[in-house]
Amino acid sequence: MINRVILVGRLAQDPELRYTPNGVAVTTFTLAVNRRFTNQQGEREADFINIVTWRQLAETCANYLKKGRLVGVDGRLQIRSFENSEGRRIKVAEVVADTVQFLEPAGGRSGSAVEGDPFGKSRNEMDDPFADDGKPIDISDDDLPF
Amino acid sequence: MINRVILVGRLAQDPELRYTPNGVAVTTFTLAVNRRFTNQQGEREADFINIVTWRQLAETCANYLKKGRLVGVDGRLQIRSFENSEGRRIKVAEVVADTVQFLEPAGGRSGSAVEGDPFGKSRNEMDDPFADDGKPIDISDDDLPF
Amino acid sequence: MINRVILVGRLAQDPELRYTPNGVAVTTFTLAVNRRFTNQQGEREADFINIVTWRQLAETCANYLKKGRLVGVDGRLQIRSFENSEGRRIKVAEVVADTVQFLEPAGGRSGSAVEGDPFGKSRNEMDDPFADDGKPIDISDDDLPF
Amino acid sequence: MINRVILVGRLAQDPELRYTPNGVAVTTFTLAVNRRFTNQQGEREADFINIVTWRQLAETCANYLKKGRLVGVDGRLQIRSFENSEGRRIKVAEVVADTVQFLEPAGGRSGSAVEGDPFGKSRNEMDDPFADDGKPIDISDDDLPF
DNA sequence: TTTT
DNA sequence: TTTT
Repeated sequence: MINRVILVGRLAQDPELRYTPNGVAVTTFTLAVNRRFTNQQGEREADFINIVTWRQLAETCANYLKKGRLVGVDGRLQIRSFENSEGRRIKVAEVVADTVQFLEPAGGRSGSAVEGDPFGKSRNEMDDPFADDGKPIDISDDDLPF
Repeated sequence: MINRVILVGRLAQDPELRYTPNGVAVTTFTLAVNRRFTNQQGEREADFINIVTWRQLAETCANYLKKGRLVGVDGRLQIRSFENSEGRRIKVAEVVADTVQFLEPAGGRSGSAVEGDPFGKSRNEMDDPFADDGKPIDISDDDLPF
Repeated sequence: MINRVILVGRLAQDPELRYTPNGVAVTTFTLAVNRRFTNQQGEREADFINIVTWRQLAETCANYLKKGRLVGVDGRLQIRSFENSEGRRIKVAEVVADTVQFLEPAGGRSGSAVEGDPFGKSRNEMDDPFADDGKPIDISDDDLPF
Repeated sequence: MINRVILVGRLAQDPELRYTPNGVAVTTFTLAVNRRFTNQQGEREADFINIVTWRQLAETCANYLKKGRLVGVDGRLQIRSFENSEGRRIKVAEVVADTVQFLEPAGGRSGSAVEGDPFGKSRNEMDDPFADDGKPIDISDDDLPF
């Protein structure tokens, strides 16, 4: 059935890479997506949405994404249900990403770079999924889930 | 920021209509959305996703939707956080619908069947948002959230 | 980059199956998607949107879809540019489907079946992508485009 | 019926603002959306997609967007049919935007850089929809179409 | 006709 | 050119 989620937001923390017992890479991160409308107190709240990526996409996200980075996510909404340590049935919603689009060059808009360069000249070009001209690329997961 | 969710699935139970202290209608229901892939046991699982509708859309959903009915939902993903009766911080994901499309005429898949009909039975033909020719209509919420 | 289109509508005509010189199946059809709002004349217009499916998905669509059938489409928007027989540069928009969800059992809602069965008992169960219980299934194209 | 398009891409030229006879603002621009896959020649092609915005959203897009700027668009796909000057029936596809998200601060990716800055230059800081911290904002059109 |  |  149709189940499609598209989000643009910023990583709320650094991504976390883990491996399943079979050695499959899984990277998770939380995306902060600002709401369009302000609440009664006039504040703009955000939704903090769990994102899950698998395999090659997981590796790339773990390698190049950082807290604060702006990304687009195209995936599907999944409700995972498990038992916590106290034996309670817990349900978590997460978006399993098919594609993650990096919307900012590594180093970020303000970056850690010296001399006012907003895009971090000091980044490692070899490892960076952004080309020299800093244009965003897409990475994608066409693998079957397991 | 971009936050868009599109789902097609079946109501897992009848919708529930409530009113806020200010008298605003809210209807909630759970949508069962079958996954595309089967799990390791070869079963096709479903995600049970909470849907929230407001105002006029809430009234219409409460009036015309029933357990088992097939609908399309276009909305945004929201993570609501609250404290439960035990003082625990609970987070629930829900899709706040902008549009709900009825994909089956009232009376359901089994049409005008008499017994064992999971839908219909007591519906009021006069109030039915489906025209005589049974074509699906859209209902929508253009109201600002509050 | 993110490019995602989700539609629900009815086939405006029967689908057309063709093969590329390399023998790859391509099925095209036009989807009539009714607009939410009526125009100044109070009529509800529709957008007639070209859909393209490839390979296995193309075969299945050609085999089971018919004019009038309700489907959901999840894909990407593509602008194809070509020269027509008069040497004019023509641009056509089409949605390349990743997934097509059949929202009605074969035979259609009113079907050709006798005795008020809205779902066409006379259909060929072997060939029908719908299970006995008439529940819609998804078909999908995970192949790389060529 | 469900008709939803979500795109992220760059403006192929500066936006164009016009007014209907009734004085309603309409801004159009072409979005270049790079495809995920390269063609047989190994080149990454792009789809050039027409975007239409109305009213307040039109004004804001005309004021703050420029050729080359990265934006997200959330809207619906529309096929408009008209007769050209030669009396031919022409069909154009366009995405009518509900929301446009600016994904780069005015001044562009090169920030406050002096020379060779492809963006910014003459922008008016007072009018800029980006806050001091350069975080993207959403603008939206909740008006009924006419 | 086109963006990076 | 079109669906219900």
